[in-house]
Amino acid sequence: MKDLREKILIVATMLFETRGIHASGIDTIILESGVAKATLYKYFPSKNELIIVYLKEKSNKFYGWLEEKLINKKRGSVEILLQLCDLYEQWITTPKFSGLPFHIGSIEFPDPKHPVNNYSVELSNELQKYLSDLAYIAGVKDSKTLGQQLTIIFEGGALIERLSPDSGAAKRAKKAAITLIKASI
Amino acid sequence: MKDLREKILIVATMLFETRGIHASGIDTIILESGVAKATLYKYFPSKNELIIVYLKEKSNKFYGWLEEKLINKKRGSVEILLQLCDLYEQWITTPKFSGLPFHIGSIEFPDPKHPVNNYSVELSNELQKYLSDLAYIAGVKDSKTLGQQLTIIFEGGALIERLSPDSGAAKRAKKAAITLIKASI
DNA sequence: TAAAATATAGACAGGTCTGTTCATTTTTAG
DNA sequence: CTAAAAATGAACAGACCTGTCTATATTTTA
Repeated sequence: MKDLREKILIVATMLFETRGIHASGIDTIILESGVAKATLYKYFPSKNELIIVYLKEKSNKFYGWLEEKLINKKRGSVEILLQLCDLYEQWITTPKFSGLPFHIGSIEFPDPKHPVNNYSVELSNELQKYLSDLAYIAGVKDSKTLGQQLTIIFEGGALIERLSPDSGAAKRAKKAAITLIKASI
Repeated sequence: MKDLREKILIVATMLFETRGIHASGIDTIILESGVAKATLYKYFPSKNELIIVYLKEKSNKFYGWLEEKLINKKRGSVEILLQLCDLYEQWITTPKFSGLPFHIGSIEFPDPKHPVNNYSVELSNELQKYLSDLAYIAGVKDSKTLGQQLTIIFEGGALIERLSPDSGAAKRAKKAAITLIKASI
């Protein structure tokens, strides 16, 4: 049953985000998802694999949501970047938002040789590239710089919004992003 | 000997930052620092205490360094904020820089009831207050907003600079901060 | 309905984890 | 030099870790 794989992943995601990755043991994951240990190891050959699939899944969900919401006719103008800021704020102020997964991955596995670290860095670079490309298409001159600056603000804002919600971090991050966008054209 | 306490703290700091906190066991810390387990538990009644002292120490070092470098006669004008941006870039591009400690604390201990999480959030809030106060004294109108925005950029920049050094994150974070400062006056 | 695939509980291995205890040795101080 | 304080090594408790393996039970497929 493919439902079991899905259920394991959902439970693991929840545990990773509420307790941390190292603090979520395999025994806890199978207990909470009501699945036998051999079943988990059938679908995910190791915990590292499970973590990486978790990171991948969350990333896919994010880009899927974003691509669906971004209005295509706005692409090519700076308006797409302003809409992006709106969507960013929406994403990180959703009550269920619990930080950027690849932050967890890169901090819990700081060893640059560890696969989870590698993949986390990859995801952060992917975000920078995504934002830079969007800026390039929007006609921004130094699109690489703006892309990375937006990444910095988005990641920093996500961090602080999670650390102290109701402090207005999301809204101010968005405002800062808009200021930078306008300064870049 | 008070040296032992110091040595334990130095080794713990190194291990926490290269391997992570959960991944650095007490046995490893005492082995690397050549100290008996009872000695560690004499100076630090629990691992949580050791972690919190580590966070506190790093924070003190940062503010100490900053206060020493900031030129007092510039306080009261916006110039102090520009100098701050320079120092920020210096701080996070030092080769031994390995991320903001309270990021590790808040992500490895996501439970909002855990003392390490509490203290990490406290340190992030302290940074926001410090930057807001600096902006207020500099005469910025909405100093609270600018303070939090600088915090967002500094934390996000630190994160990405650590994740992908040589990507120019520190320099671009600094440039973004300057843009925001100039837009706020 | 029978054969094949899938899932189960549970034991097991070999570690690691935090924290305590204790007898012994080393260091410090008067 | 001696008495008190500090540090040591090592064992111990009880729990948790990832991953493997078995024998049994359930489900799917033909």
